Amino acid sequence: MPNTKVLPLLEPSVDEGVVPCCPPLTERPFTAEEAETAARMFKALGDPVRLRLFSAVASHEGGEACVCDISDVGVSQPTVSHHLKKLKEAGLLTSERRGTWVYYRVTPSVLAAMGQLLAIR
Amino acid sequence: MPNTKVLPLLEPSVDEGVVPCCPPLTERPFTAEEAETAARMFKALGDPVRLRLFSAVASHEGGEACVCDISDVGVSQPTVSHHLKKLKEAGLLTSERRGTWVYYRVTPSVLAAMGQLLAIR
DNA sequence: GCAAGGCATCGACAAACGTCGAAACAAAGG
DNA sequence: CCTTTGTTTCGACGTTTGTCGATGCCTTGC
Repeated sequence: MPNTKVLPLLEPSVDEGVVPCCPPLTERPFTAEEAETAARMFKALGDPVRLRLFSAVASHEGGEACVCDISDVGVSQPTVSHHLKKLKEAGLLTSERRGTWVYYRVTPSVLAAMGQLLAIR
Repeated sequence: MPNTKVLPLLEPSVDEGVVPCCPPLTERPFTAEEAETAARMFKALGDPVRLRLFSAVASHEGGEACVCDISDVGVSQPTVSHHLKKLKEAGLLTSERRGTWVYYRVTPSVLAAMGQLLAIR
């Protein structure tokens, strides 16, 4: 029986110390502030290149990817860098330099927050 | 024990005859086409006003709302209409005129599709 | 120290976007 | 009909966005 598994994103240990952000989209009309916050996240994923980059990081083994691993998305290298910065500013990714390379990973709470918007619980 | 409930959005009866769209964001890197499709959805929700409108429709009793019910989002009425059109074009909402009023509702498959992007299953 | 490679920043530009007021359209009621 | 009310379309505007090439900044390896 598929679909009986709970979102692995909402493990109790995961959603502590992080943005409660917003109620489910379908629970009640968002306030202006809630909308401002959540829209920032959606907006960051609202560009095809950024979505590919995010997906590439999120699906990469070890949970992290160096820029060189994911730069093959059809735009120039400065543009890749620009989009990664946007994703960082939106709180979706974090980055860390290790030697020559810079590694990006998905901010732990982010997938849980997205799940929360979708009426889970 | 909370969080043991499965996404009500993925009931077997719901996701039939509709866009399979994309795999979970975390499963593998999105292709250009998948990213194009999914980004359109995220982009539509990436504006605070649109997100409030969508949330207002999604949370409204009966699953639908007339424009007059949700127009109080701080922008002019033409702007509201413009955003509703964008949400329609993105496939997130549908509309139907009944007499004087126009009613909007969330496209049935949309929440399921969004759930699918979040690594469910 | 110096060259090379990985990545970020800068400056520029066209395209897309959000917003509004004015006007048009549609339905209902006198 | 003509008016009223709800909604969409149009035209215009300033702002934001995505993109690039050129340049600069780290780190490593000679």
